[in-house]
Amino acid sequence: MPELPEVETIRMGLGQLLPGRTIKSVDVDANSAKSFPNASALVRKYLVGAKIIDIERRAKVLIIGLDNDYCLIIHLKMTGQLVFVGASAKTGANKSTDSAETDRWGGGHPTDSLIGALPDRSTRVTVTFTDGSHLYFNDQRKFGWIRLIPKAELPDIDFFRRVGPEPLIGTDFTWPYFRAAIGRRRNTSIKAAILDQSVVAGVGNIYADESLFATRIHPATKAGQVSPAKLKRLWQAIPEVLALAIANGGSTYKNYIDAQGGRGQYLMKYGKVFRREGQACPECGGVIEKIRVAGRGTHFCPACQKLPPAKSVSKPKPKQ
DNA sequence: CACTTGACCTGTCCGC
DNA sequence: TGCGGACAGGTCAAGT
Repeated sequence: MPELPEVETIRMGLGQLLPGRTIKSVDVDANSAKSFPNASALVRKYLVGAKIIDIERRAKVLIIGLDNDYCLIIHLKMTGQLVFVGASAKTGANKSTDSAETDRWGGGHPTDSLIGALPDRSTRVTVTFTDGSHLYFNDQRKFGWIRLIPKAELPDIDFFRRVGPEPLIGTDFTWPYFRAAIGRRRNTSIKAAILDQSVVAGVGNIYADESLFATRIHPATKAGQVSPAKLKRLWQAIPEVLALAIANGGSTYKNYIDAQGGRGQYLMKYGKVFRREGQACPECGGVIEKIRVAGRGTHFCPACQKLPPAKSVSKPKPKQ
């Protein structure tokens, strides 16, 4: 489940590994055609012989810039991985022997690999460079995708037209902006509102739950019922949580690994509620619960994060 | 337009 | 042990 911090971690890793390399070939798995639509025609025309210039990120999308004014755009969705393997490296050599429970929380050394030899059953696309190194796009559930487009057309892609401001880059994610964007969504839950990529780019299920815990807001609170003080605190907490996650290599729960197969440490070190249902709240000692909000599994502490009181006693309570 | 739900996929886990 | 179903969650299309 790569969210902004995981994608940014991959971006930084690939930024150290890919620029300067020239593509020799690109192979798409026969049963994974949707992972890279129209690849066969595009590869011959624009990819073979192209050199990688840089790696950028917008929201949860990676943009691999080529020296021919085209770029590869990649969305990992839930289970996508991008793993670089050098020409002489043996994958799987340092595959972790930690228990599954440790894997789950991103334990072990950050450079321990979570993967075996590549390509494997989940490999959808393999990029081979002229120096013999490889970039593997693995995606168990095939929701992720790779596309090739001219750089000039990037702003025209539907995803980029819709997506909201970056919370960590630039000056668009201001308090007045956030207050207005949430205000437009006052009748939905605050969690649904911050998961909405047009409100803020890059927040997914993990960081939504952690940001709402950090601000003591019940995830099911109607967006319009969050007090201005708490909303402002949430506006501050989102970039703080995301930045701390980036500093810790993102979060590994199940599938996420970085560009060299390493895990993220954030959830184990700093995670408070996500996937900790039944455990004690680190702040108050109460029991963390899991409910369903905005169609997602949602984790929170019922003692720390209370719904605001109902407006009227004569109105029936909202159904749980 | 705001908002919700289902579809896209596959691997895993849980209950019978 | 096998088997069916629920679940995981990012985004878009289609629904209310």
